[in-house]
Amino acid sequence: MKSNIKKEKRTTIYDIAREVGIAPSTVSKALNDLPSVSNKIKTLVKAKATELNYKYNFNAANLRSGSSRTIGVIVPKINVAFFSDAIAGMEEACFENNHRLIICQSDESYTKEVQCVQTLIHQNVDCIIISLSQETRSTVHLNEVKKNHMELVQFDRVDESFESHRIVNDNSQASYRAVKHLIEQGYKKIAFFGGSGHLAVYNHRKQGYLQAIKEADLNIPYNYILDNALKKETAQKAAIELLKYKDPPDAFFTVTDHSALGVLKAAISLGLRVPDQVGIMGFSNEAFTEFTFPTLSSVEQQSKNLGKAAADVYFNHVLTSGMSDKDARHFEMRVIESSLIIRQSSERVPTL
Amino acid sequence: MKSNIKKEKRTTIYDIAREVGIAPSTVSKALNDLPSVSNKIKTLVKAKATELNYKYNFNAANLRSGSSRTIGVIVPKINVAFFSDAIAGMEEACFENNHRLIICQSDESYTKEVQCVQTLIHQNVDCIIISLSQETRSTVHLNEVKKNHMELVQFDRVDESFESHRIVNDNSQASYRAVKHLIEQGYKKIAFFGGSGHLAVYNHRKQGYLQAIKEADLNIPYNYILDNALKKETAQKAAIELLKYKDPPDAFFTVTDHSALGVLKAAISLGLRVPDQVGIMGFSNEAFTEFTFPTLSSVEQQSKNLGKAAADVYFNHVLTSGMSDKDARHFEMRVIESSLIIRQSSERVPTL
DNA sequence: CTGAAAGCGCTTACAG
DNA sequence: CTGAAAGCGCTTACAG
Repeated sequence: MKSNIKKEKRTTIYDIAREVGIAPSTVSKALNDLPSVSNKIKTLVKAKATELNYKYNFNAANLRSGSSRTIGVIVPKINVAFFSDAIAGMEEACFENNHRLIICQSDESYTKEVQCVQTLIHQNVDCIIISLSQETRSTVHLNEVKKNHMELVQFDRVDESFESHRIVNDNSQASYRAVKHLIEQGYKKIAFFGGSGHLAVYNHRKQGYLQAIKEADLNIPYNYILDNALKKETAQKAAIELLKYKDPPDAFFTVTDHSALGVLKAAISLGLRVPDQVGIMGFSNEAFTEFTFPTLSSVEQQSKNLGKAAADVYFNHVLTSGMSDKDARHFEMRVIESSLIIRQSSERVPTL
Repeated sequence: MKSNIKKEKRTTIYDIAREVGIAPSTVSKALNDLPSVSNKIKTLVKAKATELNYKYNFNAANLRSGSSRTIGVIVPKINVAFFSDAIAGMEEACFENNHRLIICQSDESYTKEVQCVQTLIHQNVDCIIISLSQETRSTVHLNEVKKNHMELVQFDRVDESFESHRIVNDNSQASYRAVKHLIEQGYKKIAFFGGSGHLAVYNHRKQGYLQAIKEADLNIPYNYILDNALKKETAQKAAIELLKYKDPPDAFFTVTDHSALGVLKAAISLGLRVPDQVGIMGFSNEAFTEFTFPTLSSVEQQSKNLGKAAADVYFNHVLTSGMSDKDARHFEMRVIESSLIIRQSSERVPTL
């Protein structure tokens, strides 16, 4: 006798049907609140369900109906404020629409991103929302999603050449305004620390910088403009070099806050006063920007709204419109406006 | 003619069976690498599966087998370094054991935590790993997990009165060592900023503080010891009050880094030099502790290991031992050792 | 080592 | 408004 405590079977709609004295199909309809069932029966069924501790079996329902009522999201890092806030927005939308959200992180690795896609396909999610990893240069894995008849929404770090719904920030506009702000504060020699060229987000931020510079007709030496300076350490090194240069910048616009932090450390280490001698403006409004001394100016990306918008593309546009024929379908393209957060690092007291 | 592009059916094991010329049950076994199938057939089946773009259907398999090969984790906040690192550890363990991980966040709300539990039960996960929200004072919802025959592992913020596996930090020991470090640096009037008393983690951290104080035979006024000062703002206010007190503390041990940050701001705002006049030591080693000026000392909790250990309790202990009869079963209780990270805020140059 | 058959717990046309 | 019946795509004893 290996075990006499046999795992009692879970309650099914058949148990409820038997107890209430109706057909299982009617129980199913009652539990799903279909209009074709009388309220009397609905009440009866629901009461009995609670009484018997009935738990809806998603696996069975999904297998039968072919839909999982589940969205999968793939982000590079869940512990980056921008992404975790975006996820919070998606969760909100999912909750409102009675869907579930499965979160995967690619850890900025292409290989892991491909694995995430496979996992979500296996889970049979209805829709995949993705923000690409730094490493990702090919989007063949996204074709897999289409092949499996799942909806695809790209957000933030998107591949513009891959056709799908896209939700992004107004990167170029935001950067333009950020640099304009620096110019208004009297900075004239503004350096730019960007990201790798294959990601559209960083390209757009660079465009915004260049536009502002051009409009103000500023003279910027070529070596002020740097790509691939996303990380604190890289930025710090690069900033030190520039600041020691015979003709040093008087301000930095960086496409991440980590990069801005590196610049701040560089300035402090050289005994330069921020914002008097060096102005700094980052991007993303990470939590730590409030904690540094001086505090760091940055761009707030409305990440939660952006996440909600991404999920809502699925709920409002795709789900409601029904199974439109894919070929003729148009893809949603939404831009979420960001705003400048001016803190100490870029605000000069009007003495200069 | 509503749509002539009919959604082609997905490939099933029946399709593979037909093409290879064997029985569906054999295909299933081949795909699952069961030893009872010849290598020749396995090779054939797998090749055909790839060729037909076959995707394993979890819903069907789970429905049939009764197991979902899925673990659900509930954390208060995914964007807190401690939790996101712990999740990374769980993901690693899940990947090694061919399981999936579903992440839910309670957002520090009891109501949402209950919802998360319901969601995961509906998803039919095999095991729930949970760290309780700040608000949680009752654990009736955890009984639901047991009722549904799912394994339960508590980690970090655990309810010690609820029987389950538990993985925690050496909170008391770590705090003891942290305070001892402050004492060795010559601080004599060490204040304590704690959390709410109903959570065991914070109680243990307080115990460690008290023990170190007692051993060193320090005289601490009662008002140096504060509960419910987890947040930056609360801590900042409280610290200002204490530092203006006729007999002010010369150091603070706080149970979170946010609290430590509040103290740092308070000290700076009063023109006090850290660490010369005021020593500060936090807890959790949040990313921003490196970014402040001066940098903050803290306790590193090995969060990734802790997360991995939590998942491994399920894989090694529960899964391997089979369906042991629940009543006689013992619960795992593991303690992960943390280490001190000494930074500028607590290290006095030996001049005092 | 291979296969025939039953069944996991739902949903969904269809009939009444 | 209610119900009978088929089927979603697997797995798992069981027989050979």
